[in-house]
Amino acid sequence: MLMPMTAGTINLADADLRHLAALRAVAEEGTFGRAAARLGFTQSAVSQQIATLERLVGEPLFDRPGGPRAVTLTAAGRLLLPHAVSVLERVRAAEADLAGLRSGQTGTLRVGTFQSISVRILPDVLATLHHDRPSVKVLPIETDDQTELLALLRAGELDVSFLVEPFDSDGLVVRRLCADPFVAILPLDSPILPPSGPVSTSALVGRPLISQMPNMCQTLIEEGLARHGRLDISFRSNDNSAVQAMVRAGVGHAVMASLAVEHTDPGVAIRPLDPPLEPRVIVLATVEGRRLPPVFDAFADLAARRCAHHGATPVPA
Amino acid sequence: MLMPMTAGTINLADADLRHLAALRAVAEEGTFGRAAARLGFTQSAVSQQIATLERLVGEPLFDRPGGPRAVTLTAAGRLLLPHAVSVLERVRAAEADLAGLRSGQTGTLRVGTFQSISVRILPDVLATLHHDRPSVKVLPIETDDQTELLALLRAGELDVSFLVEPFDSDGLVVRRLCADPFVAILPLDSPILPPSGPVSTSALVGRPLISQMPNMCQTLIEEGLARHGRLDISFRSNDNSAVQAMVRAGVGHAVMASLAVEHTDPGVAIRPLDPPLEPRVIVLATVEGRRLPPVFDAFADLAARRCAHHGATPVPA
DNA sequence: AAGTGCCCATCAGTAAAACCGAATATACTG
DNA sequence: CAGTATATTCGGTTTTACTGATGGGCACTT
Repeated sequence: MLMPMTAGTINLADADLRHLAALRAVAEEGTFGRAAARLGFTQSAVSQQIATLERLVGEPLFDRPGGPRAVTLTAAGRLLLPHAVSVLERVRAAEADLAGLRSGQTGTLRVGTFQSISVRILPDVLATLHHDRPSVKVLPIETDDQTELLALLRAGELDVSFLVEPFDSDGLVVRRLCADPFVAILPLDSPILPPSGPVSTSALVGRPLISQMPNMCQTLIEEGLARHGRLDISFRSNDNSAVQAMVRAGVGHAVMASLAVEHTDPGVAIRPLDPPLEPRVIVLATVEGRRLPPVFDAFADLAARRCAHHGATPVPA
Repeated sequence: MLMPMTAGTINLADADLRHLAALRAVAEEGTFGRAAARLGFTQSAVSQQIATLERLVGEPLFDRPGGPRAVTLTAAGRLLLPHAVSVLERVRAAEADLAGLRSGQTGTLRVGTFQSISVRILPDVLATLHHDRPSVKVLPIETDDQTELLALLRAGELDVSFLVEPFDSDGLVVRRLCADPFVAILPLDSPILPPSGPVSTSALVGRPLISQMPNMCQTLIEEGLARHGRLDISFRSNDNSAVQAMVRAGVGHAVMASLAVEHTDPGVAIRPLDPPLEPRVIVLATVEGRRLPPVFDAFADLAARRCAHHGATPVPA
């Protein structure tokens, strides 16, 4: 039907990357034929690609002098060319990025975490990962509110999260990492500290306890201890090392997850409980069916190994 | 037939800008349906666009949780998105540039020029043009070798060139600007300088003359003068003002195109010749059939007016 | 002046792709 | 269990893209 072509509207958004590649090839080669050879098309195809692009732009991009002379860019062509080249380069960059991601050599893993993991587990995992795959990024998101971690995970803001059982695992894939026992932290001069071996759980209850703000773990601890008597919480802090410092200062006793404890602290005694509390089970959870960056497997393996090394008992399947 | 989809080769180069637009729209809207509404497609179309893009990339770009929940980007999608946005923005920029070019408000005009034009005509033209259309650029390419200007013009390196007739105008569109008369430049104490009025051409010939290196204009002058006797060229310089300075210093007489002369110089006398030489005709030439930036018309008009203002006689059609 | 080589545009036919509309599947909600 | 909101799939139509062949323009050669 051949519209009158009033140098009409510009409609570049409907273009195809191949059209831009044709523009570049023709501009660089000087003839449609050589451009076609370079692109692996027939000359006819390239002619039509350029024609399409010119229709989208609304005016000629090349002057065709006719005969065996090379075509030259019009002003519009000269204007468009650098944009086209930039776009094509950007697409190449995207392809390279995707290839890197696919090979697991690059990519970002968004990990939900909480205090004890951030302090005892992650640094080591991250260091190893960074050593093995320098362009992989891990983005830890830390909060002690486990419901928030779950929400972020389900909303797709996290790829994976460390969690403590129990929680609603519906629609999640859960990998158990370790059972992390609860241990007693005592001042060195505590009257209930035996020369060696475990501390009596019932002796501990009734004494002033240093605890944390209620969260997942804290609930487990306090419910466990409450079976041995009424609790006397003398102080609460949300920082693990602060709790430990309180004990060191003799403010009271504490019960903490082993992974949360700084075991090298010489100012406190760290003992198992007798009878022990049910240990907390630390897991790695992902959303079922969700596509994960290839780094994930390496990350999960490292995390599991690191948990085991930390002396926490492995968990029964 | 559903290929096994081995997360195969990446083939983004075959993508379409609409696919990238769909990626962005879905990522921003959270659902295929709203993205479709925004893009003016059916939901089905967007679904297929994304599917195509995923086939090109070789893996899913979105996690579809199913049900009324929003889709989320996979790692690959998150990686690709910024590239896609950048590409789309770049295309928008190209469209804006093209629109500006079309309206004549922007663009670059590559102009071939030579000394007298560069000095007497272009500054004024460029100033006016810059005042009227600030984003228009004029790129002057200056050489006194007219054959080079012609070659550049025909090769598409120039959009337009000032030229002096005669030249091979085959395949060119020529617009005559003015007839620029040749005038005599004399020392104030020259014995052949009449109290007023023109200088005798034959009196001039035989006296020492200051001339320029042979070029188009110089050929015209010397051929014209040679009809009145044998020439005595005492000095050659390629710089117009240098020639004028020589005359001022009394080294000799000169004949120059009026446009090349600095008329405000009080140290020399500037007179017509009697009989006059055939004036040189200054023209603006473009390549026939070549697409020109819209600024061209304004530029040509300004140049013509400027030539007329300069006192050069207009040329017969 | 005719011949040759290189060049682009166009055409016809075919293959592919995009798109729409309708039907289907899935998951949450009341 | 129906109802809503979502994405996918399917069939059919329209659009687009490509190939191979044809034609015409221009320059250079003979």
